[in-house]
Amino acid sequence: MKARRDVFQAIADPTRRAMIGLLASQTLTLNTVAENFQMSQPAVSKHMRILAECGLVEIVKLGRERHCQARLGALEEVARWAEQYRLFWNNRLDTLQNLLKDED
Amino acid sequence: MKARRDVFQAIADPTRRAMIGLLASQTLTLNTVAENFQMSQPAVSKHMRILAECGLVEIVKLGRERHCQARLGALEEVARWAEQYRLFWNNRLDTLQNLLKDED
DNA sequence: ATTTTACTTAACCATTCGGTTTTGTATTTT
DNA sequence: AAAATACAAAACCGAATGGTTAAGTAAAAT
Repeated sequence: MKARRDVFQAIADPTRRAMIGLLASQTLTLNTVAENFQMSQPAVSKHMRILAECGLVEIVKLGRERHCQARLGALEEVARWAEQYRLFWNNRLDTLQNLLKDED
Repeated sequence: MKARRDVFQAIADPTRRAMIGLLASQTLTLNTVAENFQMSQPAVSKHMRILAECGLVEIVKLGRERHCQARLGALEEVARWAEQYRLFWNNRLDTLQNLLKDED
């Protein structure tokens, strides 16, 4: 098993982002998740494993079923990273606008 | 050229995230950027092109130099996506805590 | 005019990725 | 006990990724 997956890499794939969307509001079995995508069950299984490896999903074994539940706290790292630069960027734009306004 | 790069995929690579960090506060030439990474200049060039292709960086040709300036507005898509689920998740946790509190 | 600089392009390479099909294995259902 | 279900594991595949070196090109410095 790969030590510790990177959440940024995990969400790079659109299929995995869709899976997060699906699981955000409800816990689903692997099979049910698979029904929502037009790919084989092993493919879905692999994606889910990647999401689990970076803590975005917890897979709970119940009998022969795997119940997948979102653990979206791991998205905080992404949210903070992106927000940090977005704010920084907006401030720069504001400063620029003020400079232009002062020139009048 | 690849039609329209995905910003999620662009920031999946740690090197590219570091480049964004570098360029956030200052415009730098490709060469200067390259000095900050222990990889060949063509490698840096490739990374920068990917960042440019998804709008995170603008490359301005000045003579023989390429001036790279961040355009971090493109991060808004990421920030909103992550923030949306992070908030959703926090609300769920709050609701859970309230339920537990009500049980006392 | 020549050389140096700052790059791009091209060719190549190993590894990873995202998918497949096939096979195996518990767990339920019948 | 037998069959069906819900998955995992393995083997495989083509394409993309992230890197390299080598060669080419345009601009600047000498």
